[in-house]
Amino acid sequence: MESSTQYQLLYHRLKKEILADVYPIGSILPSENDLCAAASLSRSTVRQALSQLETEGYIIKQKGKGSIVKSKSRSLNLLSFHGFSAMVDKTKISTLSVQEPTFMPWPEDFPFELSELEKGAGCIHFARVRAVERLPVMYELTFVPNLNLPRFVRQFKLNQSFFEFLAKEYQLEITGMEQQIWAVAANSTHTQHLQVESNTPLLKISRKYHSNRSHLNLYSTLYCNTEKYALGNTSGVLNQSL
Amino acid sequence: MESSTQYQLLYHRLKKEILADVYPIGSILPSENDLCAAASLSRSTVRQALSQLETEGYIIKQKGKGSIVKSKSRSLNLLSFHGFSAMVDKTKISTLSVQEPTFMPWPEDFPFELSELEKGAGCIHFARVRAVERLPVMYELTFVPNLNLPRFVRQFKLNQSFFEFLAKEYQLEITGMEQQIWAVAANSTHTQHLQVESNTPLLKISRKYHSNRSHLNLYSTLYCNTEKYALGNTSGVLNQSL
DNA sequence: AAATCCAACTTGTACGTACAAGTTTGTGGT
DNA sequence: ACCACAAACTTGTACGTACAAGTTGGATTT
Repeated sequence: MESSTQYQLLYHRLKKEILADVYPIGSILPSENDLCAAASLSRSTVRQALSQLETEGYIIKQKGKGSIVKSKSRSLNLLSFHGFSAMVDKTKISTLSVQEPTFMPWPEDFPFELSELEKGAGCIHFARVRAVERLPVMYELTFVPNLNLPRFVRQFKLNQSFFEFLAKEYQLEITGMEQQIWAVAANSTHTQHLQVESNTPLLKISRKYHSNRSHLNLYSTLYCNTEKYALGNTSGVLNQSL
Repeated sequence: MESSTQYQLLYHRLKKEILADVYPIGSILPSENDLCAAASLSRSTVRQALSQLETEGYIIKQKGKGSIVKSKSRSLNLLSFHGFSAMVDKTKISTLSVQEPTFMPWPEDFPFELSELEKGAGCIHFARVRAVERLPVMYELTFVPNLNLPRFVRQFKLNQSFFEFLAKEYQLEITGMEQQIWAVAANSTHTQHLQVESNTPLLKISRKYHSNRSHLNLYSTLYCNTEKYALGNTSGVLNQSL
């Protein structure tokens, strides 16, 4: 929002329009020359904006064809659930509420160090369980500092995408992440939510998300049952098309 | 090496020189104007090469200062071991040989699908255990298709970096990766190599590395004891300097 | 000796031109 | 109806100019 340069203004405008489905996933952006004419910019400037959208994973450029919308959010190579052969069908994923959003003090044994600002603000907490074909696979606890996020507790519904809600409601975008991963044995809380036997090996992931609003970080801890579905991701340049 | 365009030639040359310590980590590359003059190129073309080096994590550009060498290999946000507070001191990591490099057929229960080319070539296998302060934390099994990698079995030493060896010996660079992650219970093999009790929860990671040589992929499976040290990584844009 | 300031660097932004190379589409001939 | 080819797109590469903005270091001043 503080962007003053021409290519950043265009970059933000296009990103906003991709998010608002003006250009849905799979569609083609106006050609570089069209964008030049519409915004009265040189082609280099337009290409600079498109280049940023490309490196952040929003579009793919194809010579002779155009700029194809690829994703509605920056691809950060996050771990996500995969079946062993094919990706899990999104329609088969359901969400169960464990803890509706509520104000609370920060937990004592928090896995990341908090700034004074975050400590003072207190946190909003919610927890949910994700299931694939009725099988609980992930127990997720999320902690958000209570910093200028009005109406969050009332408006956020657990069955929607957390990141898309933040983007739409607060223009908050995740710009980076750090995480730590362990293998742990299931305790009584996990056996309850994930329907596994005690001491079942679980994947534990603690994440700190960085956002475009400085000093505002989001935190979450995941417990995953990987007996049936593994967590997977890809990173780097993929060989696209032929 | 098939790069024909001017900016790609410069990109490859600079990358090679960074790898060869002509420009060590922390040093500053020649200024854009110097590179222009030396290679008889326009500044746009030079900037295109530097831009690619920057997005791949080799350099960081700083306005008014120059292009600072940051890393000797593409940053792929791989998971690596961290202590809970600070990163583990590299001098405290030791490598134990479990299986010296040897030719063998591909395992029956291989976690990734292999191409006919890879199947026919057979594989080179080696295994090692990484220890932090004498404590074994990772048991790593690596499988490489026996495709035009002369002298690998004889020359590769288990206590050196696999990727740096491939880059130096074969100009092979890792361009991407896909991985799957599970939490599993330790079996007898793991208890032996990682010195843990049976059924201890372990992190299991199966990776397929993509390289700049098409159709040549590398495979490895890791078993990690996360009782003392977690696996961690960061991704996305980090707030650098001030 | 210390502080100030300015000149000489550096990269960043923005404009322009020209042509190469890949894709799509439609025209025209068979 | 089909095929071949060309025209009209698209993005990619490469050159050039000009000025803005951040950094550094030396000359000048205090």
